[in-house]
Amino acid sequence: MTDESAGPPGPVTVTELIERIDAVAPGLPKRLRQCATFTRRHLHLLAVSTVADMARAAEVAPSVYIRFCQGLGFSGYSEMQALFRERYSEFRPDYSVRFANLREGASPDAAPGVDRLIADFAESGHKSLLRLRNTVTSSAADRIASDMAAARVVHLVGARRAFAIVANMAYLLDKMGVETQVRPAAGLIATQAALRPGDIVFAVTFAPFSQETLGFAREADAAGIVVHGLTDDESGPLAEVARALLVAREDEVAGFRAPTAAIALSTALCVAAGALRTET
Amino acid sequence: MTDESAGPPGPVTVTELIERIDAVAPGLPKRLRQCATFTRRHLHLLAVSTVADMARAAEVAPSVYIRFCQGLGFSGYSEMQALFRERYSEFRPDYSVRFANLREGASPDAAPGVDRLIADFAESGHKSLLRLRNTVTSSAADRIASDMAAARVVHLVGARRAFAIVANMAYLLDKMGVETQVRPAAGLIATQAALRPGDIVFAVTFAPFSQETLGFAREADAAGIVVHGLTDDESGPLAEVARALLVAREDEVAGFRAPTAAIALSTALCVAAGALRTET
DNA sequence: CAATAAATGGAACGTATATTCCGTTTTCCG
DNA sequence: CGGAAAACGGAATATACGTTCCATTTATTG
Repeated sequence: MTDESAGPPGPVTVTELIERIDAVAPGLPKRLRQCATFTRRHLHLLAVSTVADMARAAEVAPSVYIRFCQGLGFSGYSEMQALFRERYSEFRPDYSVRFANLREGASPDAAPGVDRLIADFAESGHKSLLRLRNTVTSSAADRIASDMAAARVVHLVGARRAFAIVANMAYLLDKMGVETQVRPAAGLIATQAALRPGDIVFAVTFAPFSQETLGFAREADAAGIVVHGLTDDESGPLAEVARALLVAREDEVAGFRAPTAAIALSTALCVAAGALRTET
Repeated sequence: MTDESAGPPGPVTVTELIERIDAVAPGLPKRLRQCATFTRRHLHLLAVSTVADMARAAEVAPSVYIRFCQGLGFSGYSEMQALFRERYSEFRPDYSVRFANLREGASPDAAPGVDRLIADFAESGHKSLLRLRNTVTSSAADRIASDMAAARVVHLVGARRAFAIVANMAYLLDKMGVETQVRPAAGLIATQAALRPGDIVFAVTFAPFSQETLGFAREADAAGIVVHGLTDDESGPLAEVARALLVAREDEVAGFRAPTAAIALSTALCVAAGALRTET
């Protein structure tokens, strides 16, 4: 017979590959099963790793990993890896055409090009992150992190666009054992009574600045509570009340901004606070 | 002199690489500048492409691309590529050692180096954004955007880490005239009745996956409502219910992740949906 | 417990890739 | 316009990688 392969045909999609691995894994000998379980958990490494890398990571010999691939229906490691490299860069065959489209700007068809928008926001994110290093003063960041770590409760305030930042911080700080309270956009004054000595306020607001957030910060400041903040304009209204102020300016795409730099910065801040707290 | 290299030292982070390219590009001859502009636009291909691929895509000879790498301070293409492959292959440390990792690289004094953490998260953000362009399938993004634009109400579900993403989307979609409802983490079943024909559900969940979010998505799917989603594992449980699935995998810093790529992706998606809605 | 089959890991092999070399072309100054 | 320096691209070379082979070890069965 011309097709001597007794084994089943090789998977042509990632979904098929996963199903195949799950199907054969239980009946596999020790080393081969190591390949299966590790590969299943680290599928994303396939595109960028050599067979030696994968084998070492799965704690098997390279030849064993090759046999694992072959047992799945591939001719070897390279063929299996190709499955992932294709998927990672879909336009590989159309390089020149695609590149021309990029140069020209808008794509020829009427579609608004979600693809291109994603690329634009990714590029915009790069720029925002690059600028982040220039706008942040490390002394302010240090002070905020240590105050957060020492605080009884960290009160987080932010509305509209800033609310996502605050939500992310609340999640992180909570996981790290720092007690937080997220102040809702409405009814701020009513909850003012909950502020007590030892608490701090972290206010987040971007232009155009939220009056509710600023109002809460001012009242807290007047009550003697330490207020820190994050904004996108170092000379904005938040600078007047915040003792330490972080600045994250976002690049924009056609007038829209993703809070990329702010998310990165605030995450770093929370991790730093968590590290300080567990340290002492 | 022992160190004969007149050129500057090679970049050791993606951030430095981007800055270096932008700095030298203007003064470069024709072919080398082609390398610069193409590389700058398609950084994400570096991890999965050979030098021949990159050269062909940039429409230069392989040797020219090598010289481009060397002009940047690398010994060759492989060294530059390693910059992008390194971080991918790191394993996830256990929770207990994450903070220990942080202190290890910190400055000698007791301070945990918030400054350094910010730089690390910025670098991590770059890598997440680079990978974003490899993991997103444009057909899925197109479909989600058009479904969102056409939907009566977009129901957003996300808990914990995913909640910040959902909050950002709610703000954006709302601003663009797309009606949204954010489903709270608790009491999901009670609100199930609010789902009506013409609505769609957008579910966001990252590993370890939220049972509440998955449960809501499953119920909506069973009720015949279109469910789309965003996650960080294309083979995760959300893949079973979502008709179109977006994937944003985040790079990590000592075990901690900022939702940088997810924020950029979801923002692009919302802007696309808004553009579609106002267009018609 | 012995005999047989399967599995394993290291070493050898062939191929594909990155890198260097050098003749040719283009660009830059005088 | 002419000479020198830089840049370019294709061919040659070195290296790294995937793959196969085979001796040894481990599991299986009568």
